[in-house]
Amino acid sequence: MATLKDVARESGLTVGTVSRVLNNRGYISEKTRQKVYEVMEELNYQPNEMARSLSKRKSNTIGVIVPHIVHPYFAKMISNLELAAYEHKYKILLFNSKGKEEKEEEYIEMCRSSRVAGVVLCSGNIVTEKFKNLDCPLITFERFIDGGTAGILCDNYQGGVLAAQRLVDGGCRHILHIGGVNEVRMPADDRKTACEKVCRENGVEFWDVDPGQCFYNDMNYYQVIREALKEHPNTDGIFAGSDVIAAQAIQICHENGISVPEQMKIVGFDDVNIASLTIPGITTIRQPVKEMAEAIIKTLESASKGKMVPAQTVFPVTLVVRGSA
Amino acid sequence: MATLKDVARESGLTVGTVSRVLNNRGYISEKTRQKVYEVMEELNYQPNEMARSLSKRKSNTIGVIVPHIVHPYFAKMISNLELAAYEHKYKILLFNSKGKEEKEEEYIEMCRSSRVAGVVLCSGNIVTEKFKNLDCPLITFERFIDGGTAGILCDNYQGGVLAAQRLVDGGCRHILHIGGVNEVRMPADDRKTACEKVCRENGVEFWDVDPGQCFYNDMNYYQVIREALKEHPNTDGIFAGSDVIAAQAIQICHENGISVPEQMKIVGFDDVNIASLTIPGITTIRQPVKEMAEAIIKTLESASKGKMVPAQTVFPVTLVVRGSA
DNA sequence: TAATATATGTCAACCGTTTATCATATAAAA
DNA sequence: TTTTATATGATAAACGGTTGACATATATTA
Repeated sequence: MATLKDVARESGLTVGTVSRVLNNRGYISEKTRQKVYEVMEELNYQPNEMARSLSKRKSNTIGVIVPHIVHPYFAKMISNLELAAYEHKYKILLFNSKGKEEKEEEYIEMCRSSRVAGVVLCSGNIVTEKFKNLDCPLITFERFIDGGTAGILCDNYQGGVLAAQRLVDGGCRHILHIGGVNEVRMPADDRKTACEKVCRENGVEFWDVDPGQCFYNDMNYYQVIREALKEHPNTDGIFAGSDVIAAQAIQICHENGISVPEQMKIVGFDDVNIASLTIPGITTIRQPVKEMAEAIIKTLESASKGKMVPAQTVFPVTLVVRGSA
Repeated sequence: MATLKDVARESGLTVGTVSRVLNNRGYISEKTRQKVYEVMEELNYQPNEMARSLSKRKSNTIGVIVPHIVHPYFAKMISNLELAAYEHKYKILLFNSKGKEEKEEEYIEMCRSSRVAGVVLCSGNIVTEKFKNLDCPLITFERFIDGGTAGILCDNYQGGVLAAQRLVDGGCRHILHIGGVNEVRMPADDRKTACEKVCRENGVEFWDVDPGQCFYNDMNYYQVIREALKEHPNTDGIFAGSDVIAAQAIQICHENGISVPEQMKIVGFDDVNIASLTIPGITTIRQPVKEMAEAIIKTLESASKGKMVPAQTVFPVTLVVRGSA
């Protein structure tokens, strides 16, 4: 493959001059610039990013580590991250940690090795020390990381309030909350707190179930939902931790002859594609994923330039009404 | 960040020796090896991949260019590609072309710039020349690329046969095929061909509709499906180009008071998560995505080592029966 | 005319590795 | 004892760029 030297030789210029053209440095005449571009085209030259990054001591690559790729929320986030990254001239290195601490650590090390400009992480674990010597910004979303540079999340508490309010307003008296995640303390816990509070204030019964490893277990929540409904048979409202859970809850209601939303109201979370593919559609709490993704990339870029960035950025959520509640 | 030199100095060895340890070259005593590992740990050393790749003139990065990330089929493929890549010590650079030719070309150039070990592409376009000077293997899946090194796909024809057979066996007499893609000639066309043939052989009426830009238009096929059903009101069997289309078809049947599968049988394609989230579940043609992803990475690796690889690898599909047909 | 802005050249160090060559020293095998 | 295998050092070029210092030449402006 052609190198800078080849371009220089072919255009009768020096590497210095060609490099100047490439990096818009110093004085360059329009004629020379044209000539260089011409030769580059002719030789099908593409600058070697490795050499460039090595020399400049910084890459334009961002490491994205998520616990799940297929899950529609993460797929949506990844898609928006890719777009935002593209607009900021970054490339995305994608890693699937499956929520395993070892893989997370390994991927963090791979990011270090690749000298990424920053890491975007949604971690299932809180291994603060491991991130201490990550010499680039670490932006997290929807999870807490003590050692992180900044965190972007949605207003989970408000989401819980909106969901609970919707259920209560619809007449529910026995609400079941099915969390979407199963680990230690994380932002999503606020949804439960909020939901519980609204229930209490309205004299509505509140239950909570922990779906355990369902998230990683191929997103199979059926068993958990069935058991929860068996244990709390008078449930008339479900606040699901994700639209996937909500979809499965709708199925289970259907198989049990419980009509949604008449006998059972269901509110999901995220507002991903699947929310509009079920019958009835899922009334859900919408996360502004696009805006969050943009904030993540912008924060990362600012931080990588040494600028001060807010430790936390919280985005508002909205209730999207469909048929399920 | 610590460099090889730092490790060498700190361990009282030379860079040559340390490099030998790192790359398992030449003679190294166990004692020295331990010492080096120890110091690396101590200094939190991670080899600079850019320098490494530059020196070795090859990277361990693979560029993956897809037209859609959120679409469950691609999300599934990306997830499996990431896993297979990981197992082969590769990293994934992810790009979303949105099916736009300009973006595809730009991403290809970015891959060249990054000196990727290979490119995995699902292209909406057939711009042969653009790939001519891509000096690394180009593996495509589910699309034709003349200039490509190799193509991995599923047996679309067989899929069409299985789907049509299922519908015909179920008693359908008027079958509608809704393609999942809208571009020029591509492998998925074989599904239609096969379906049409089976219909003809069984004296069953066959129609076909082209969903146009629905795929990129947020996967919104509703309008197309509604119009198709209006135009062909006696349709009693639908062969959808993807499970997403099938899910939407189920919704439309529901809103029109057409019961599935009693009055309308629907067969999808892909067998992604959503196929089991609808009511009824989607009877579909399963693509062995995991195996295909592994084949893609293996083929890429072989090709990058200069080995001869099959120009095409076709994977068998299977019928997965759920409730919709 | 002198000063300055513009445009390019020359040269070399540097980024952090890999790898090859040659030298040297010790330990094990012939 | 000589040969050979093992283990490391010293040195330097190469990978493909970036960047800075300095020189030089022309064009423009004061």
